[in-house]
Amino acid sequence: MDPLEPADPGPVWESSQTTGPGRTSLWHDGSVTDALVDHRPERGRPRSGTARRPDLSATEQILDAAAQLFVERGFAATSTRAIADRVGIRQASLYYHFPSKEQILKVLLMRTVEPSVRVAGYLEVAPAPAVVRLAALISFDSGQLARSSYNIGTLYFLPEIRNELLEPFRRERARLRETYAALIMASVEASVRTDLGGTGGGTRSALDYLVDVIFGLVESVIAIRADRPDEDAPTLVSTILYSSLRVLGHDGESGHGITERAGTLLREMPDPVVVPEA
Amino acid sequence: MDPLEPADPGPVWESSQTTGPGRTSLWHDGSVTDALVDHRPERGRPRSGTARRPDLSATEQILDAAAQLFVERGFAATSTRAIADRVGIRQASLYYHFPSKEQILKVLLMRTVEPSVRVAGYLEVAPAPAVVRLAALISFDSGQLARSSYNIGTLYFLPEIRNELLEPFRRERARLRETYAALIMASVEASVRTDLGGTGGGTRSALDYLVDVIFGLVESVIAIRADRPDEDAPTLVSTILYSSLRVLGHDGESGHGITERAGTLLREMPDPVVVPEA
DNA sequence: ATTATCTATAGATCTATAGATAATGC
DNA sequence: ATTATCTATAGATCTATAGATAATGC
Repeated sequence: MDPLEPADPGPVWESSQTTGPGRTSLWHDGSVTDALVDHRPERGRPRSGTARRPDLSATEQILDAAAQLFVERGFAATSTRAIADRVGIRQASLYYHFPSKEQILKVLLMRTVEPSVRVAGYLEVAPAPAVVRLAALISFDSGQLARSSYNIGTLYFLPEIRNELLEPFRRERARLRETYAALIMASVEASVRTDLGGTGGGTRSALDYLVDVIFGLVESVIAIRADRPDEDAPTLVSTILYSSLRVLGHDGESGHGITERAGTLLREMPDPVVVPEA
Repeated sequence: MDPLEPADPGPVWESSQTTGPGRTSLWHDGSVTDALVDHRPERGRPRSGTARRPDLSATEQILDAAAQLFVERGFAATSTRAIADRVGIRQASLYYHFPSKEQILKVLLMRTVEPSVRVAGYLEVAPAPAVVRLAALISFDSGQLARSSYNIGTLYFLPEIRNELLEPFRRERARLRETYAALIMASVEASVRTDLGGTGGGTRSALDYLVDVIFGLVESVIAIRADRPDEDAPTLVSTILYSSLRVLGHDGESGHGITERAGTLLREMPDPVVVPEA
């Protein structure tokens, strides 16, 4: 509001545009461990407890603690008290930083989906065959999920995402899906298209479901990490990519070439990707 | 307990063996709309409200209402009050049928996973090539998920399944996974095995992750139904099966033959499948 | 003066138990 | 007598607001 206070980026929860100056770069983790820069020497009244993560600003400490707890116990089962305890402040002090528990979840969700949406926007128009761009998207997106701290993608499956307030998040996710759909439709091999053909007289075609299958394959990273925490992100990601390409009919040699080119495309991506009219 | 009371099957929540005489047949829906037989004329004090499902016994009415609510809002966000309201009884009356809210969830989970576990036990030893038995399992399992009322598989993703009390459910689910793992390992085409090879020096091999990928593919039915409720179960199931087979290297013609034989295997399965030493 | 915390608390839950009551069964 | 409900309530939460307070900044 006040133009005399140029350093204040405003409350994190007011805009969905969480990537402000000096924040998340596209190639960064994407986790809430960003914004190390934000921290300044202590102002207001001292805390009763000690901070677990004194390197983070108070707001980021809250987001970090909430992310862990929401993933572990779910949203409804996580009390604001539990979040505050983990941060090292009193329960009521949370409300200086966020207007409600829902808003904390909203910021976490928006931050998590945003990098993929931006890369998807870039890949929609990047100069490469559709299947290469799709491979790049699958690789980036599943990589984000595989490397995120606390397996934060788990939040996508909370029943609470149906909350009215989270409509902007659902919209972002739908945008991402649209990109998947467009790239997939342009990447299906003729033989697969024939196989799936006009199978039944049902309301949706098998080809439509193929989009859901690929999208689901990428998000299966979340469930896999939750089930067996022994991490090997690169192998997991490449298995997901390999499987996705096979489903679409790109086997062995051809699949290998696509993967190579997708890697190059990602490495050559401008950083940060700026999508006009987000 | 009392041998003089042969009609009483005991409380539903005491054994995981929920399929008693006259209950769920393998080919049945598997939904909680079973046990229509259980209902007898009104005994105790009349209810304050009217039953939504007077065809069900009180216990089944509770399970039905809870299933809907747990799926819609999650476990923690569903109060026992909300369940009771939907059933048409007072909140406290639930505790005549179940000792706790957790027990309701437990019964729902056990019932949901049980049919697949039993079919898996049968298919482990059925007289057919591994890949045909795997296709049968994928088809049956994804079919259960695709047709269940209220998309009850959603419960698998509740954060609350880590609850101590639900250990038996997690064990059943692990058993199912074991069967998948064994059949998948015996079904991977040589070319796929080569492609995945000794890729990285990571802690897990790509082949291990392939098991997670197929398992995830089957469970993606749940997320797909949640995202877009326009039902076409047969097409969805056949797309999942087709995709799974492709991932393992069984394309076009060969895949088609496998699917055919899997269908036959399922149709010829004894009903009910009795797995000795469950 | 501004900032970031604190203490205290209102008001609304929520789960589970105790004990009463209104049916049917014998 | 047995069964399946009911009413009433204890005790433990939980979210969010009001207003006080202890720092730093100017």
